[in-house]
Amino acid sequence: MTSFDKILSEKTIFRDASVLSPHYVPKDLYFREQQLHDIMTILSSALKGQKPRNLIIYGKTGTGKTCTTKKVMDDFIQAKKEIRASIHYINCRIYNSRYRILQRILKDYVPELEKAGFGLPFLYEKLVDVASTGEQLVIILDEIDMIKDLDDLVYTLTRSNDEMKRGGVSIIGISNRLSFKDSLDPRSRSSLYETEMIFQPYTAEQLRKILEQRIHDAFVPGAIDSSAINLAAAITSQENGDARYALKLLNKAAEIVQQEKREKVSDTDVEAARKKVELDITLETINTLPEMHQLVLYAVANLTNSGSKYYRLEGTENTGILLSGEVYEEYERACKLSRKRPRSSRWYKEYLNDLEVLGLITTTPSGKGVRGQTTLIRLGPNPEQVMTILKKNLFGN
DNA sequence: CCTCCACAGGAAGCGCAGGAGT
DNA sequence: ACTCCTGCGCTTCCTGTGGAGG
Repeated sequence: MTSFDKILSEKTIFRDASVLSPHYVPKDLYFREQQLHDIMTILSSALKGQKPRNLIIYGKTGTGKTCTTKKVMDDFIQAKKEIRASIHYINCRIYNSRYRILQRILKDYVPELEKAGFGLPFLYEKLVDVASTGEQLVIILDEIDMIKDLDDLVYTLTRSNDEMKRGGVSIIGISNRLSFKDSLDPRSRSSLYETEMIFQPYTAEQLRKILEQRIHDAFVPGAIDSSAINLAAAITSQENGDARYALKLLNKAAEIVQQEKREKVSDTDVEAARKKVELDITLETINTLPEMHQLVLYAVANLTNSGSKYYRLEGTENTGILLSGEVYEEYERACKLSRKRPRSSRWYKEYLNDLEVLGLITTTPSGKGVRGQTTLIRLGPNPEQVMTILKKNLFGN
């Protein structure tokens, strides 16, 4: 028996782990039937050769926005048959400018576009050409708020509609920031917001149903205790109702069980998975932090271990609370150690702000008990874990 | 009560990179 | 291909502020 055989013959509680992936589109989409139907109603005019209304979809992460639109896309492609209509999905995190988006859409029609070097006017003309053959183009802009020149893009696209005799271009925008509407030019806002749709976060009960559905396909029967499902749903709905988070929790819990060669995922595994997921997230944020932020965080962690020189609560040895000034000095030392020029204290304050926004530290204004007006700093995560990863990143050991 | 401490945080400006316009 | 412009990361300078200390 080879090692591979051994691994492959090992008992597993997974049946198909890909079902748990955030990109997986299930056959039945629970609790989004209404939205699915509404979007299809809007798009159905494209199948009749008329331009559909533009649409904006809102909702926090993991509320099924992308999933629902992907589903609509599949059905649309099925239904269109010989009708001149097409649907284009674009992830605006990658294609984040008017130029790139136009290029992306048009390269399906004009192969030469693969080679760069065409001006915007050329792209625009091509777009009008394509649509003027009578084609209805539906463009899905996922994470639409990432587009740098959205006003210009909307203007270009709506304008092109006027120039075509037949055919048309319509937009489905997906965003998770409600506030992004305000940053739009009033003119493009009114044309973009012909229809608005909001995806509410899932409730605990809904999450439970969704999890059950996925579990059925992802695991062997009976692998997940119902108390585990309930807990995962409860934790998630309390946090933010992000279905992806719930799936991640279950996945992680199952991995733990698998590693320990057990056969059933219980609620304690979910609890452990939650801690692990949280740690993963903080370590990931620390790893992607710019160098100077890491140095500041290192200073905070290092001082947290040794204790503040100046700030003590009565009767305690080490409160984990630090003063802004001493952290800055420690930060300067850390910079020296890694042969980097320390930034000014003014900018160091901005670093502290950033770290707080990321939840890595908490700051409070110093009240009484401290001379002068300063900031008290406390490290969020466990200092040892932070030190380990930062030492590796900053000093290579 | 006044003064000083130890900062907070706004304003102005600088050098640079990358993108837009020509 | 070239310049021009803009945004970013940052420094320098400055005024403001709540409590400690005398």
